[in-house]
Amino acid sequence: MKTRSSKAARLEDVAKLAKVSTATVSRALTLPHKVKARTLERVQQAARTLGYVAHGAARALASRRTHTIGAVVPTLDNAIFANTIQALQRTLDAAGYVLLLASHDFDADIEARVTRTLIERGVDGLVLLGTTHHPDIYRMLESHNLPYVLTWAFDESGNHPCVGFDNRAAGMCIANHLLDLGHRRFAMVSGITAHNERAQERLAGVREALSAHDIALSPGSVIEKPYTHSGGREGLREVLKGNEAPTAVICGNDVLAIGAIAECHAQGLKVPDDVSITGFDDMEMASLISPALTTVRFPTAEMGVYAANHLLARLDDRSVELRNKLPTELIVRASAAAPARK
Amino acid sequence: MKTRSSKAARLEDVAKLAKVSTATVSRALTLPHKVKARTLERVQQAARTLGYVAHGAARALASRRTHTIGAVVPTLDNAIFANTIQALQRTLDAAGYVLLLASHDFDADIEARVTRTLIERGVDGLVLLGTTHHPDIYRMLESHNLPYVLTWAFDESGNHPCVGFDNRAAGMCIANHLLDLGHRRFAMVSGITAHNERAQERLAGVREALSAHDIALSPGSVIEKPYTHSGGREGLREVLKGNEAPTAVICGNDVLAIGAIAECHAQGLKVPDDVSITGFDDMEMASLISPALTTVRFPTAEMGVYAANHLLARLDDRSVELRNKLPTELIVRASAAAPARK
DNA sequence: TTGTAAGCGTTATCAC
DNA sequence: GTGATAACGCTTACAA
Repeated sequence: MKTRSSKAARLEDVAKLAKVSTATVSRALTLPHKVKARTLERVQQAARTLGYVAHGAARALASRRTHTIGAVVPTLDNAIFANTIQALQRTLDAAGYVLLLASHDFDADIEARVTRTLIERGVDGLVLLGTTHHPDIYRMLESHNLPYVLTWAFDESGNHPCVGFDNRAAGMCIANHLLDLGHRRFAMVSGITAHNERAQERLAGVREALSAHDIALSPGSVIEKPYTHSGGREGLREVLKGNEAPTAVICGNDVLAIGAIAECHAQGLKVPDDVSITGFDDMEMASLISPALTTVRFPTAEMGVYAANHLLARLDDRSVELRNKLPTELIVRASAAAPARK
Repeated sequence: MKTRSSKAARLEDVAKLAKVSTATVSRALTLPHKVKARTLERVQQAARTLGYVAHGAARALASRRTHTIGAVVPTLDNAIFANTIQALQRTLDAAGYVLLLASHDFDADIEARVTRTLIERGVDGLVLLGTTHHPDIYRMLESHNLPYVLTWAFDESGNHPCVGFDNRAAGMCIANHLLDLGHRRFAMVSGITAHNERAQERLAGVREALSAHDIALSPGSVIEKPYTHSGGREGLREVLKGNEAPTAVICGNDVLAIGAIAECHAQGLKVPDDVSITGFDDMEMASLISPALTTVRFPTAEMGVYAANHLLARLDDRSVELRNKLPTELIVRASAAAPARK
């Protein structure tokens, strides 16, 4: 019972069994309404008995369509982009498309390489993350005339179709909230800003809001850490080292915030009474874990749906909006007024 | 500057420019050592100036290889499988392969459909999650003679190549740990067991260990919830409703455990003094968040590497191990002896 | 409504 | 080492 490698059935085999031409089989399978009901049935029957599965490469070569969308993300190590990818995949699947996924660990060269690989694989469209990309990438997109959309990005220049949030505004929002509560001594446990414009923008937004109140973040009060719990713990420890302890610590995202809170507990600091911890809720989990955590929420899943629909619309030659700024939301879970001391 | 759609260059164009045949270009690009150094250079130069990118479908059609691996997971909504997928993708990328990803939301029919789609797209190999699959899936795998590997699964029968852990043993392990501490009144907040053998096995393992001590989980003390924080909160609430409150609650995974702990806090219950919470650390985060949480750790990333290498080896016609049971580890963070009362 | 046949852009098998 | 040329399995005018 082992040697049953009777070669996968081809269109021709189905045609023979159904006693029609290959053209008819092809039509029956892709445009069922274009063939007579009786022949359609014969073809379907034949396909079923042979266990026929179309050969995608041949189909793609002939039709110049792969029904495949590529997505390139920095990482999947954590759940940050998982929501978006999941929503993307679902929406594409419903439209008969398939997702080709690649990641690059925040390395611009790797990103260019894997993107090229996806294009080579013939993706009909491409989802990229952020606006900052290797020039080769934009060059390839143009020369192949490939539909694409940038996610987790809002391109100010208006040159690229994109869907995302305004991370800078989110940063300002959270800083202003803390300023309103009376805080004046700030620190930030930021994500690694290198090749990550989202982290950069959040930090920039915080700085901008603070500087409007003549407050500057000293070098020692901005610590960059990877988006991990231990990053958050270490970050908080380092931020507290300075001679003037901050009353408010802004964390680059929720994973960092959770780590920071854990470290506070470990050090016997009460949150938010001794120190206020806030963050950006990439993973939509911070708020559930710590009811004391005020965050900015990003509609990450909606973004995946938008991105998919944008691409699908362009593949159908429907005209579509090129820019979508999704709304973010400040979720105030607990207010900690700045301590009166000093 | 807008109309530059000068059609992507083909192999023939490169050949013309380099004044060689298409055959030579093909060789130069895929088997560089098979052509003279001088021609190689001419070809590469020509390819570069034309911005040549190979046509994957044509290549696949001719070579019967797509250099693509498919993976079908239940969901990406949470980070549970993200580690594995990330490790898988990295390992494949290093070997020149690309990842085609699909999810099915724990629906067996959808799973069969998307798997079929991946096969149709010509994947060279397939990564499936778990052992329980639609018969059509196994049928297609066989008729296409397609290399595959089951992950997050350990197939007792030995019929399928697989890499995973023994979830039942993990369940027994955690239950025995609690029994050792003197607990006698148990409850479990399990994941949804339908079409999820991992959740089933964990529950079964717990039941088995308990029954060895003549303890049975009453219907009301096993609550199934989706792997979300709110699932954990609700689960704990329901589990406490019974007339005899449990001293130990075992959670189906870390997300549930975190939710359960949050609910304990909300209800003023101290963990682990009033009630002991334990779980399975799918996402490797529980322990960091709550130092009071004893868990079983699964090497999820290693699993992705194993799965990828297994497939790669088979594609190279190297013989490989078919079964890998990865070690799990009980991480005891805090011990809560069962309360003496009653 | 169905059939015929010409591609689609590579790779692979031969000769040379 | 290199060049013709026949596949590869399907779609799609165009004809019938």
